[in-house]
Amino acid sequence: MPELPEVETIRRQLALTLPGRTVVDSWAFDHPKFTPASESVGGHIHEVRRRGKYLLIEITRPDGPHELIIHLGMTGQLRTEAAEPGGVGGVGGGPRDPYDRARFELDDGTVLAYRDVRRFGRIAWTPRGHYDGHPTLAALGPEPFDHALDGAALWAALRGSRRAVKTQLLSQRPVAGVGNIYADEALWIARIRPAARTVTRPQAVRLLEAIRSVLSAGIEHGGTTLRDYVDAQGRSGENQHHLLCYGRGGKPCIRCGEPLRHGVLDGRGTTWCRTCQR
DNA sequence: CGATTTCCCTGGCCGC
DNA sequence: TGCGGCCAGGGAAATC
Repeated sequence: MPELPEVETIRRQLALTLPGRTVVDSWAFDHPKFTPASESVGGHIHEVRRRGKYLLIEITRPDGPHELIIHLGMTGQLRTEAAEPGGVGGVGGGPRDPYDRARFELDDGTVLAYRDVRRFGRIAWTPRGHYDGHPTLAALGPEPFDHALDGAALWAALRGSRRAVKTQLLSQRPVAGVGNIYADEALWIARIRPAARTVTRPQAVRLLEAIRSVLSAGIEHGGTTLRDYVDAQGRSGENQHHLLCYGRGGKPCIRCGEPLRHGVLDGRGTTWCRTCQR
């Protein structure tokens, strides 16, 4: 599932090619989650940004500056396809892959293809910075690498709720961009029980360090590919080979040797060590 | 308002 | 080989 490291990997790649281009044509799967893609036609691309797991492509149209908001959900892929030598062009005809949900043709002939088998992702079009219709994005917590965020700030944010600490992380409110994989990894490294409803200040400090550590590693390794994730060039990530906890239920904890537990917490599969996460 | 529940989706996997 | 049943799970909407 694409989380911050996966989205950031794609963002960095798209930031090299999209700025300066104009969207000349588009096609979108006939569903409200994807049809806003067509609004971008005629727009000029300025910048490719990211907030949490949301990709924000700044596009100016004659009626003003906008953002094309793209969330990859569970199985979303965003890939650039080189211009075809013959100049076939024209994405208006429809998808090239049965699971394409949107396609954007740019003025240099390249095509940006959005593929999402399970349709958990979504595409939105909004005036720049206007997130009223997007509750999670509007209430998104600070970027994990924001210098203004420190252990004390995370502690304060977590103290505002009595929900399980992992559930709070997945809500995107204490900090943006952490999903199921990196949440399990960070909590294991910080030695915090995912179901804990309160954390101490030292624990919050450790947790933020752990979050930054696992997200950095994820970016360095080009993201985690368990099944669907590929980058903008269609390549798999390598971070799945560096996971210490997620997906290792029943296998010995690397720290203490006890078998890792696997269960369901607030509806999400969760792996943790009952011995060294307290 | 915050917490909780439901729903959206379909490929892959398991057991028979 | 075929098939029913179940699982994965981020986020939005509905409900409490």
